[in-house]
Amino acid sequence: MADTDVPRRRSDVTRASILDAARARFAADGYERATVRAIAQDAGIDPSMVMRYYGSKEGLFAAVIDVELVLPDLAEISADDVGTVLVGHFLDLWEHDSVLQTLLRVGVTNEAGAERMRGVFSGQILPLAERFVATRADAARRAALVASQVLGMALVRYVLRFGPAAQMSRADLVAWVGPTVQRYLTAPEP
Amino acid sequence: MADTDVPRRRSDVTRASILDAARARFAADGYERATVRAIAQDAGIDPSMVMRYYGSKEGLFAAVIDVELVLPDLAEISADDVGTVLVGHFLDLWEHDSVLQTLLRVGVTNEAGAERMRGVFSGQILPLAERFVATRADAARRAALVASQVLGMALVRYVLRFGPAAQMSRADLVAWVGPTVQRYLTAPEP
DNA sequence: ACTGTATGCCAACATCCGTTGACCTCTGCC
DNA sequence: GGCAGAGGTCAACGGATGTTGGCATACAGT
Repeated sequence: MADTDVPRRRSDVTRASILDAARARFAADGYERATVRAIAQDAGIDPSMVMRYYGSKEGLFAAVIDVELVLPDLAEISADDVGTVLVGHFLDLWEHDSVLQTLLRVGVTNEAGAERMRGVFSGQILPLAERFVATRADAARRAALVASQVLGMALVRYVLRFGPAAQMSRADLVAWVGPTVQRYLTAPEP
Repeated sequence: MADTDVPRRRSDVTRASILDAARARFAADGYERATVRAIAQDAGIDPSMVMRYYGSKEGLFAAVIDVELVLPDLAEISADDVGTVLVGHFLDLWEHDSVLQTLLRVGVTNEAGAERMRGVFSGQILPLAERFVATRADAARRAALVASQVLGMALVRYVLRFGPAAQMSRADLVAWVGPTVQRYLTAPEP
């Protein structure tokens, strides 16, 4: 087997360190307050390098949010505990990958971020809901409800940092929120 | 009855128009992108007036979020339908008052906004939860869960504008989300 | 070894931001 | 009628931001 034959540029490590710094800054500060200069300083290079490699601040942001964001092996979840499994997976994802945090922080004031968030919704949660209900319209509603609960949880726990929400144990969270998601996906329409 | 005896300054209408414009801008754009200059232009006055009357951009923002935000007559809700009533009231509040939209858009990247949001949580949702459960710690958890669902709904419906979430009817929303809030407030601990 | 090119830094630009102070104008009071 | 003060405009400042072009250096291919 040959190694990947993408051109190994000498600047790859620089590009990567810029991207890493940008990920962290966008996730922590949102789009406006994450400045190109601060990102460059974090990456240990000159701001002009950001422009050379990513064209503009917008281009850099596009590169940051252009990652595969896939919930693991949804196909094999049994219909009986899809709620708790999904909540657990989502907590993992949130705590180990900054891209969701970035999208939430940015999507609230930036249309590109919101659009990407809608893409994640359509690509991940919607197909899941369609496996449990008959009509497409019903699935869309249920997926929206799941998204509302799951993103709301992330909002109060990780972004707004409401004390009680941040302190709840993972087990408590799964036990409380899991059944909600379960109901949104599998209960008959009210 | 005497009229209110607050000093009737000649500048009151200007002050009010600044505040109105600021409300709209902060709600639509968040803190960073809502510029003093744009607010002043909307209000039809010079940017320096904003500084004269509110001291600074931060002071203006503080004035915008310094409003009584009270969920109506919570004391008289029967324990059986607190969920649906609460969701209904919240939908009203969100659609007729921009301050919640402002707090959500700003609180995600601005600490003062987040702090105010936590204040609303502590002042409104927490006391409600304490009427339904015995211990303070349990009430805090349940209030956090309610906040997560209610703010999450607002997030996907009004801010991120997920299609299905934005198109759901008010009745559907209450029928789906009401029972969730009801369970968070009144169900036994899992 | 030479040379073209990629990599990186530096200095600067244009623009926007919040904020300030000088100046004018209108109003209400003695 | 004159005057003090409030209401309002204007131009400018200092700083930060995204972005650009020029220049030095280190590498890779011949």
